[in-house]
Amino acid sequence: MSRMSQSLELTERAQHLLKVLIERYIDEGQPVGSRALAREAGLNLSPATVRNVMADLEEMGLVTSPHTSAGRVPTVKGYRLFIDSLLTVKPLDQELIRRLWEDLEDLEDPQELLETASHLLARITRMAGVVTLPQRRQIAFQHIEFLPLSGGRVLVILVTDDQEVHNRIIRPATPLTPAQLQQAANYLNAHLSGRRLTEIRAALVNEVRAAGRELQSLLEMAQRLFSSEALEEDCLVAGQTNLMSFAELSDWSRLRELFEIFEEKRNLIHLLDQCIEAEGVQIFIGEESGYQPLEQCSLVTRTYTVGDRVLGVLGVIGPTRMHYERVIPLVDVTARLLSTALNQKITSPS
Amino acid sequence: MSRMSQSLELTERAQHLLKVLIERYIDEGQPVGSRALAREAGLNLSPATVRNVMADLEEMGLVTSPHTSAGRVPTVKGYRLFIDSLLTVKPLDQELIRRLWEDLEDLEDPQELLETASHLLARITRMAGVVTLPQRRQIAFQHIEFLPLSGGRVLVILVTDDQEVHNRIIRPATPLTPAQLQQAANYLNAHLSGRRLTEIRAALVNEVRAAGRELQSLLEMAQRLFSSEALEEDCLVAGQTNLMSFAELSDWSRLRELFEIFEEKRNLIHLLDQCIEAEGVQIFIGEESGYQPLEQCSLVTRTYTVGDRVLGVLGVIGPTRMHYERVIPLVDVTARLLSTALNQKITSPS
DNA sequence: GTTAGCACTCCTCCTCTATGAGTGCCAAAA
DNA sequence: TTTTGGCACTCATAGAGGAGGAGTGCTAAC
Repeated sequence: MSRMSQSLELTERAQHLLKVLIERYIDEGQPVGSRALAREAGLNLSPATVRNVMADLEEMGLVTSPHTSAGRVPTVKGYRLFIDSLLTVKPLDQELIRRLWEDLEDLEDPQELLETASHLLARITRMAGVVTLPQRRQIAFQHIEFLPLSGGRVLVILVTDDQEVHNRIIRPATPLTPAQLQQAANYLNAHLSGRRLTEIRAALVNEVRAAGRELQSLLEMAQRLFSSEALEEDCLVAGQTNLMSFAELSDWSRLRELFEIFEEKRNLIHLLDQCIEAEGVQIFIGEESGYQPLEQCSLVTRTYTVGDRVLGVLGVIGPTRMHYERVIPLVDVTARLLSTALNQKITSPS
Repeated sequence: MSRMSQSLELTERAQHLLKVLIERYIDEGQPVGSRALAREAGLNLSPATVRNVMADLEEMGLVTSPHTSAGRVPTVKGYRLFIDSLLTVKPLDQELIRRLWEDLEDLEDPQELLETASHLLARITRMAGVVTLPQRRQIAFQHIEFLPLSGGRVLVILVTDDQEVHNRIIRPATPLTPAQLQQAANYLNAHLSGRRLTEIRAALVNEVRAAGRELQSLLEMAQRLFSSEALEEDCLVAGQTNLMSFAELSDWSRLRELFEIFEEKRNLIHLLDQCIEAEGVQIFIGEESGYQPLEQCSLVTRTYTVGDRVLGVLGVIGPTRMHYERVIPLVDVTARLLSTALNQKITSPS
């Protein structure tokens, strides 16, 4: 009974029809009518029967029609069901995996590694690739070096245990001799190595009090160095222009809003930060992200790690109407490969 | 006689009318008709007279009409004449200059300085701001430092005399002790300080031959470090999305091409590099740039310097229909302020 | 040299209509 | 009870036709 399916369960048939509908919609981008669906579904049903099912699906909020005499289009809820329980994920081509690995394995610089990863995602999906830089609060201090510059300024070189290098120029209140700088570096390297940046920030407050006169000024400097502002989150975006080819984003003001979140990255970073908790591949469909400019977009992400620590997130942004069955495994594999590559850098033989 | 003006010279009146026409077109974005122009010009001319002049201007290629019954629109040649000899540049508001300087003076990091400059240009003009990073071939080696990392890898920190810091991780063929690294750094600092990076690249070839065994491997490394690939040109772009508001760029595919040159920066860098030769403010109008995606855009640039060396270029990209009388002085002043700020970093009291 | 007049062009906007895709509902068939 | 064919209905889309208007070039008069 068609009324029955409205309550809780979807019949096998309704599920199958929904699946075929969404697959076709993803392919064509046009609302799918009952005639076409009946033909495509391979169930030997008449369009009229399909229409009945569609009415049920619509009542459950899984599909809508843009207007009375158009076919049906999946809703966010429909996509959700599709992805969670109907999707047949295509395993990634081995050849493609090999090529991905080739592009990543030789890169020494972690920054370059992240850049390449986002570009690969963008190029393969023809959508936008995103990667967050390693979360500062996750990474640990490894080594610091002070280099005196002209004008009493000091170049601070901070190496963190994800093998990233951070530079910062500071100007201490009172000038310091090279010897003092060396002493300070030794001190910090001895005392802080291996500890998280966030811990250090807290610890430094006490150190400043305890330290001798000449170190005082330098420690205050270091404090500023570890302040949250100096170690801001950031992310990389590649292939934004790919998104201009999609008809569903061709609304003028929408597209502008979308590109603004790529330029003013704050919101994007915040959104990606939310994905860092998830295990496996995380998907936000349309409005699920909570960001109005991404209403028409989906975000597919996965975390990347070093050892057992989650460093950041990588993923793809594209129209809700994307080939999830391809994108999901691609994001999955790329994140794994990136993790492997990063691990290699850090644990490679001495 | 109107036929006369066709040959070489433009009458006073024709020049004035062209000026008013372009000013009005820049303001309104609509083709300017003879009636409106006659009113606006303040010369007590009838529309018919204006039409005669317009016909002359059209014959000289300074204006065109999109179709028979539209008004006139300036051509590139028209803009050129306008900018070169008709434009009355508005001097920049002192208050604005003060605010610009406030935003720039406190920044320690040159990179940050450049970023801020491009953002300021974008925000004030509501168009796109661009800055090239300092030209590698212009900057000189100041200091190098080697930091041993795990896995036999070495972090190279290269400070150049524009106070930029470049990091690079390399993996020498044979492992090196910290002492050897220190020795190598001393050697390089003693021998190469103050010399241009391009010179160094050449010089290193000989050094490698002359050097002792243990240095050999490190010098080869350094050679790779100074290779052109490692010191690639780059540029920063800000406010690209501002360009989406302009009606004349609202052609779908055009806009996409435009954004592609911002993403794949190579062409943009190449174009900006051409501006580095020019003294004062350099302007490319529409097709003058030679880049098809910039057909509808103008580029206003000026070099920035440290001492007497030209380091790079900064500027604004927007529709040809832009308020040159404001943009030109803004670019001019911003480039000067940026130069001053950079100079301060380098020559400030020790 | 300048101007008024006039015919002409051509873009823009509006309305109207035909077309067709797709629907919901109902009654008959399975 | 489920499925199906039939039918009236809705509504987006495209195209034709026409009115309106802005602006032009040309010519003849000032």
